[in-house]
Amino acid sequence: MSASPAEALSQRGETAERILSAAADLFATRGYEAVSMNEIARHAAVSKANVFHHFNSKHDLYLTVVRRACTHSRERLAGLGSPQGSLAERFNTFAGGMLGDMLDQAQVTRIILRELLLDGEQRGPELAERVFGDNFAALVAVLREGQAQGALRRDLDPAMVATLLIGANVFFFEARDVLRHFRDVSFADKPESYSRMLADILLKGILAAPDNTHRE
Amino acid sequence: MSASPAEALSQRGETAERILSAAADLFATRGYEAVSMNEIARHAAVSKANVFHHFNSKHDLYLTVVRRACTHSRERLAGLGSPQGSLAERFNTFAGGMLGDMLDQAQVTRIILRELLLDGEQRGPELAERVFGDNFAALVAVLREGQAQGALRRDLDPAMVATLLIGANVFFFEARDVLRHFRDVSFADKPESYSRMLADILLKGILAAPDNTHRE
DNA sequence: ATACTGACTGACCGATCGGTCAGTATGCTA
DNA sequence: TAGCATACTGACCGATCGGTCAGTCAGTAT
Repeated sequence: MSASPAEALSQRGETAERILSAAADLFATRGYEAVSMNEIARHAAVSKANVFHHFNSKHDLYLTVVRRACTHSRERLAGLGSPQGSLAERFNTFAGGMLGDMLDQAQVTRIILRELLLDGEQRGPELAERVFGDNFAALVAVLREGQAQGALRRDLDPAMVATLLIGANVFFFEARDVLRHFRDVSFADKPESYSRMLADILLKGILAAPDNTHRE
Repeated sequence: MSASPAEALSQRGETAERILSAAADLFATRGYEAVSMNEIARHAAVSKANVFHHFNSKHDLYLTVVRRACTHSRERLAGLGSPQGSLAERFNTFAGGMLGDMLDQAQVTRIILRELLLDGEQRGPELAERVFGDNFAALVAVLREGQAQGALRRDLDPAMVATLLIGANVFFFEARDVLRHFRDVSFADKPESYSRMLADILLKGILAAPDNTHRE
């Protein structure tokens, strides 16, 4: 089934795009090894040989998919550094925004997490640096500034707080399907509720404060 | 290379044990699809046909590995319900103990997490119920009791606190290799330090408390 | 017309996959 | 001694894997 002459002329790379999209779908849900080039070709409605015409190898195709997901993820994360409002508000906004983005772009998120958390263990440094490094550092900087201004406790590690915030979001994304089956859990399908409680707990802690009855 | 007569008599199932061990190693580090039966047989120093003599199929072998990991994990988790000390102490102990166990039995942990977080998405309920359900519920019960006794804030969801605690440990386990490459992170190789800071933040929060200069 | 290019295909390749099978060695039971 | 079960092996199976190749077709520039 060849494209019409008009298509062949105007839409450059449209086929490659379809292949990339199909590959991203399959890799995200089932991982690298479990997906075959035959399957990708079938999903993209092209011949397998055509896939190899556009990409040198399966690994090359996978790398292209991951690279695209990385740039996509970077662009989204970069928009979260809104420098306005109180620190508590910014904290809240960041947590909720990050989780919302992850859920909206679940496919991309899944690819990134897969690559980051359980694959080669060798590309860790490179990927971490390129995709998350800057944003992690930015979040740490915001927290440090909060410490300098006296809004945050000075006796804690800002990197630890950032890790806790990001980790809570990542874990929610990963474990939703499991959490949904726990009787006590009511927030598995309410990410905004999760984010609100997350920020609340991280900011104020869980201990009862007998002399602190006021609420901010 | 057959075993000596004495071995064949005395050590029942020793070969099957070696196969299970090799399979657990490989499945834990590379996942189901990326590991071949040839490879498992080679690691266990037996013929591939012998692997099929002891296990009906690759999937059967995998299920056996997962099942063992589950019972192992259950037994370990069950030991964490020490009902003594203040709530803060118990909280601290539970967090640190759980993380220490996960790291000590990294292979088992990796298999469980792999199965729970990113595989079938269908076995979620079953596995969650059998492996983590009781312990999650127990942790929630402890937190609820803390609320009833006035030690914990009453305006928060105990399941959320439990999720946060477990999620923080899981994320640390998963993301250590990445965290290690962040300049600001100093705790990637200090799980006890991580646990201490985790409990501290969850208990007291990160906001500065101007009227709360006392430290517990 | 000619020559050339890139997109695309079906047929094919060697390797490896999960799995089977006939056959051997060993020990237990009668 | 015969008979039987279990442990184990090498050789083999069809299917599928990632990847190649010769060739077709459309468009374009000369």
